[in-house]
Amino acid sequence: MSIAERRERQRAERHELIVAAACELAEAEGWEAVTTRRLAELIDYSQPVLYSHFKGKADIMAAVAVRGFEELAARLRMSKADVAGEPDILRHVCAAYLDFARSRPVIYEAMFVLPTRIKFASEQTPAALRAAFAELLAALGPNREMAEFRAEVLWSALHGMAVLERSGRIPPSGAASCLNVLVQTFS
Amino acid sequence: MSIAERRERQRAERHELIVAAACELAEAEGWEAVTTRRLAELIDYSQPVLYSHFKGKADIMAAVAVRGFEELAARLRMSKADVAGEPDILRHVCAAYLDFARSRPVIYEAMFVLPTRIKFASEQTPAALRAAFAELLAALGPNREMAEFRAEVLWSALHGMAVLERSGRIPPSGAASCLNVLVQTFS
DNA sequence: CACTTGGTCTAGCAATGCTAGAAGTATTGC
DNA sequence: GCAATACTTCTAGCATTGCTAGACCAAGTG
Repeated sequence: MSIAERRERQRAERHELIVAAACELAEAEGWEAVTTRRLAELIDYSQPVLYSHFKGKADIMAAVAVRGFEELAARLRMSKADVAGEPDILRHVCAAYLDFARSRPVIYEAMFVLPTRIKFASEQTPAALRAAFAELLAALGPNREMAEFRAEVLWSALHGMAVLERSGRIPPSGAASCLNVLVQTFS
Repeated sequence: MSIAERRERQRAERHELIVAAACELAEAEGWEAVTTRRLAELIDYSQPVLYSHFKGKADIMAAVAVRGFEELAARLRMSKADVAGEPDILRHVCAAYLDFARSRPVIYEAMFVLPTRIKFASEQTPAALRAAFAELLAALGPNREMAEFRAEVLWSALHGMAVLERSGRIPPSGAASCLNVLVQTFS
């Protein structure tokens, strides 16, 4: 059994390696530079090994996206740690969301913009995605009335802001004011 | 001169034809079905004529997007016509925005999601895009305080809602409630 | 040491966006 | 009317993409 285990472990390591390489390459040169050939070259294997791990390129990108959801959820969770006062929690969580979108633009792209077709409202929804949503829900305070929908709309607004900011529609100088308006609006 | 004019007119017509064909094909089979070959076949010309009108495929998609902005602006303008009472204006404009995103999903995709790289915050910003923004601004009422930013955030929220709704994150049954929350939040 | 099993690579397919140079067609000057 | 010119359009093909079949090879087994 030990030999099968070792193989399994090596496979898992290579799986990691592929996702990490895709992540790195995308962050360095954008998603259009992420081709199966370059990816294979980066991990020192030939193309077909990629397809023994993933169904296709979209599958690899989805894996990167899931990792992104994990990091987002973690960041949102952390952002509450610094703050004690309740009204400031929302602001910090929102700021953390936008910071994530700013600091990991290409991963954010993989998570939401690109047609990776991650299932959102199904049992297959990644746990990390649910966790991130739960953080937003919690940040809205103890008022349970329509809480789910308010969280949806909050997420919508955050996502929209992130996209518009990235495309230059919201200038850097205005981002803070936008955040103010957003937080005030949802308090 | 008349002959040059005729040529110019014919070119303009063919320009129209290309954009219309791209629009139709995208709506029928999605953007990944829009290839230069199929487009050429649809307009009964060979591929290179496309490149005598547009710099490339992205340019064609950008043209479709601009057309989309025009329709969106028109719809937002129209949505106010039915309503007299002021508080209801915001609701109708928001509903019109979401209706547009629902009824023209692939054009909406070209407008915001796909990497068409339309300039947002520059002089080259399409007039139609400015017009659409102006409609949102007006719908927020006469309160001029931070009006621009509030309009940005509103657009952000609407865009986010449209995307999340499309990806299934917001079920059809919940869309109305979301809209309610949104309108109430921004009143 | 043969031999089976399973992983890896070489080579190539079909489709893509895009382009150079040939071929054709309308317009103009004589 | 006819050759020369200017402009348009097409044929053919390049480089690159995602993906795969079948050859190759090495590790593990009797």
